Amino acid sequence: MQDVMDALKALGDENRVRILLALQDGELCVCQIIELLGLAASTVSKHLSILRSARLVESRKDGRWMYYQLSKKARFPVQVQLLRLVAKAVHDSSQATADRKALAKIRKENLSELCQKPAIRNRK
Amino acid sequence: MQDVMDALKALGDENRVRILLALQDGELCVCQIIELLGLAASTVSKHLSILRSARLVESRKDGRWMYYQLSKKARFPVQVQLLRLVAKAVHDSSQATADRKALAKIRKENLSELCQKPAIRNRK
DNA sequence: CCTATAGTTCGTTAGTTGGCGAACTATAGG
DNA sequence: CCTATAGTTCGCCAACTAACGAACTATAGG
Repeated sequence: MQDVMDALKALGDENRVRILLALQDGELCVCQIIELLGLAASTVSKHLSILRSARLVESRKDGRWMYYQLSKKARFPVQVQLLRLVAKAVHDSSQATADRKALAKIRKENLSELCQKPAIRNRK
Repeated sequence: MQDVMDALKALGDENRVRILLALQDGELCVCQIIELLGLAASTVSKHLSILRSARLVESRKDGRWMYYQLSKKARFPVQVQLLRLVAKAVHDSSQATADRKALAKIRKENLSELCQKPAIRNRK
């Protein structure tokens, strides 16, 4: 029961659901997620670690960048099914629609440039 | 999106999930739920109101007793599907199994006697 | 009516959560 | 090596939550 509860608690935050929806079209670098949500890097990192311990996402490191993706289908069936259901249910909401639009733009941008956006990391 | 988030937040508490599982075999009086969870009446009442505003349960009053049941199938599809998925996923957990056993006993007891159990309402 | 009682609401408290910035870790690239 | 930078961890704070008991509401039954 605990593993299911972990997944449900992880899904109980709107920003985490938004991250999961964003990952549906493929993996994302942390800085892309930061840009999408408009939150501090530390906050996003925390959300991602919660999603990971709930086995909803997996990560891989590539040099300086950290990529996150949805958990591979076969391994954690409950988590995958939960996400599928939620994704379908919120698909037409204004938030989800706006995020899809913003994300399309973000995916086209150059990663190094995106990461260096001053808005993202609180640099002077 | 908000309605889905409400349901997910409601499902993020183990005691509320236990209530929903208990209701799968039919409606229950509040005092039966109190007995099952072993929590204060006010706490259980709060959980039930959260489940109700998330449209996961419905209630009906019968004299002095208040009965709760799962939301009728057709009306709130996401909520119903979520619950079905969760129920299946936790079905064999020790908590769910123990609850089913305890509930079978509770359902057999006399309602008036059950409600008056000293353990349940904090009476001297 | 009056009392007992089923359940809800209210007020309080302890613990949790989400957010931030600062400090830290690790890698890329001069 | 040294510096810049992507991401995580840490420490803090405000807001929220689950729990309780007390007070309240409403109904059953004398």
